[in-house]
Order: sequence, then structure tokens, then C-alpha cells
Amino acid sequence: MAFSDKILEWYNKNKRDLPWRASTDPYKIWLSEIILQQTRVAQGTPYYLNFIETFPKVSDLASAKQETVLKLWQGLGYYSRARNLHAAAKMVVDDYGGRFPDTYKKLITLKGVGDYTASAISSICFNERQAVVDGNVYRVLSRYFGVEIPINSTAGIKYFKELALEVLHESNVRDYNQGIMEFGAIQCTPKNPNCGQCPLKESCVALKERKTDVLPVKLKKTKVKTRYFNYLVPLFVSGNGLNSTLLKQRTGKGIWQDLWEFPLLESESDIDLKTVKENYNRVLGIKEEAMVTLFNTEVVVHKLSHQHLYTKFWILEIDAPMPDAVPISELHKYPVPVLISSFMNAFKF
DNA sequence: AACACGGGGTG
DNA sequence: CACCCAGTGTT
Repeated sequence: MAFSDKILEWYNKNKRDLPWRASTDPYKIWLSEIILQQTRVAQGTPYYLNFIETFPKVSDLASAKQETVLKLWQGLGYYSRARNLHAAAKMVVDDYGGRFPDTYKKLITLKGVGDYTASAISSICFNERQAVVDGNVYRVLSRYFGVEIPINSTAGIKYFKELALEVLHESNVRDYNQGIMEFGAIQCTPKNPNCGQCPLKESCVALKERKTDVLPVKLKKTKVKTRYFNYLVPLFVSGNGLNSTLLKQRTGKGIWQDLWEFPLLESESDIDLKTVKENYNRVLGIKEEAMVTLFNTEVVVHKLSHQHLYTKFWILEIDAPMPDAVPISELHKYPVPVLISSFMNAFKF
């Protein structure tokens, strides 16, 4: 039996019952694919359910405020996905009359839809002959065929795309594509693959040559940068108990674009109370004096893929009203990074 | 061709 | 701690 038939047979027996598998509605498949980019099924599933419930149709998503979309996305990371998701929904409504594109060629014109996602949607929804190559597929193919070209090199990307197309199932592309990804996720796992009960064990090169632990080959990634964040958390206390604080939206490039955070004083190294006192008037844009205290006794280390953020939260009690302050009762409406959200919980905001 | 972009799970 | 996850867009 051919490789693709083995995969298909395995899939029919072992596939998980996932929410988006119940349909071939391109809106639902697209949404699930964007959410699952670089994201585990377990982490993405609750987000998928929330999005579908909040935006049953692509037009609902298109007409939403970006703030609403980002808030629903909060905690999932890679926030450009949320911005592109929103932009793509508008493209579907404005450029395609509200009907989702039905070919790879058209799908890949959508913001946030690259080669993988266009292949996934076109094959799963329309059974178009396109090969998906995600992290799972790289692993399965590199092991089964014993390919040692680095998967994240230009040559590797080209090679695996062509290989994936060569071994694609003859007729059932829809299930085969989901099958090879599911196979990688459940059977041919990164660590401790279940080779003992693998339907491909007779012909797997990596198993035969004891290379499952070195395949796929991946070029090492870049170094992690350390940054020092000092959040200045103003507390405008008024007599009637209607307390407020200040949030700013991150603009430009870099992490957490368009999300909100407390006024930030970033430094080259760890700073102390003295330095905070010298800078808070400038950072907050106020003239009043503040009583400053450090909230976290231990520096909070927030780890991103490329950055370690050493963070201190400074509480600034200010005995004056502030016009554009945010009432504490409305803090929960703003999309914020997990680092900020965690602090808000710890501080009992 | 390399890099930036989050957060969480796993061994 | 290192690696990985249903990748894409920018430089």
C-alpha cells in the first residue's frame, strides 16, 4: 500500500473529534487555521469556540471593532494574526461580496494567509490538489524519507513542498492533508514517537537508521535579547472611591502592537526607586508629585520567543484628578498582553 | 536569507 | 532549560 493510503487509513481510525472538523465551511476552516498557526490545538480550541460564537459569520467579524477582535485574541500571542484576521474578513466582504474565496490562488491574497493556510483551506474545503507543509509534515516526511536538508532553509522549504506534492493522495486530498498533520501530532511526535505501533515502521528510513531523534534537521534560531521594563502604574484616588489609572496603546513595530499597557519606562539595566522618581513626571506627562512604591518584590521575568522581559511594576499614588484616566472598572475592556493581565490579577484590579 | 513575532506545553 | 506548536510578513 502506498504511503498516502497508509496515512489515510491511519487517519480514519485515529482522528480526533475537533470542533472545526464537523464542517467544510471555509470561514470556519480559515478561522481555525489562523488560530492554529504556531499554536497547539489544546490552546487554540477555546479561542476558536469563542470566535465562532461571537462572530458566527465572516461579516460579523468584518464589522467588529479591532478592539473587540484583539480582546478575544488576548493571551493567544502573535497578535498580527488577529489584525490580519480582521483585515482579511473585511477583504472577503468588500472584495469577494461576502463569499469566501474558493481557490488557493485567491485565498493566498488574503492578509495572514500564506502558502500553508491557502493549501489547507483549498484542500480541506474544496478538495483542491494542494499539499500542506506544516511542522508536522516536515517531521513525518523528513523521517519517513530520511531527508536531512534543514527544514527552515530555503532549499529545505522548496524540497519538502515538492516532496509533499509528490506523495499527495490521488483523490482524497482533503482527508489526507489532515491525516498527515494528525499523524505527526499524535503518532510521529517530536519526542518519543510511537514507532513500535506505527503503520509505516517497515519502510521508515529514520527508524531503520536510528535517526528519529535527529530528524527533522533544523537550523538553530537567533539569540534571546534581554530588556528591562518598568511599568508606572498610576493610582488616581478620589474621595468617592472611583479610582482610575492610565493605559497607553503600543504603536509602531515590535511586540504587542496595538495592545494596551501601563506607561512604560524601559531601561538598559535594572533600575531603582531613585531613577523612577527622576523620570515619572516625563513618562506620565504630569506635574504632580506621586508616592512611589515597588509592587513586586521579585523581578517578573516574562519570556517571549526572542526576548526576556525583566519587569518591575511601580505603583504611583497621585492625589489629583486626571482627565483621560481609565476607571478601574473599565480596565477589563482593553486588550492587554499576558504580562499586564497577570499583574492586574495580582494587584486585584 | 535572516529575523521578528507570544504564550504555553513537554521531556 | 531547550524545543516545539496545523506559519506569515518584513527587511
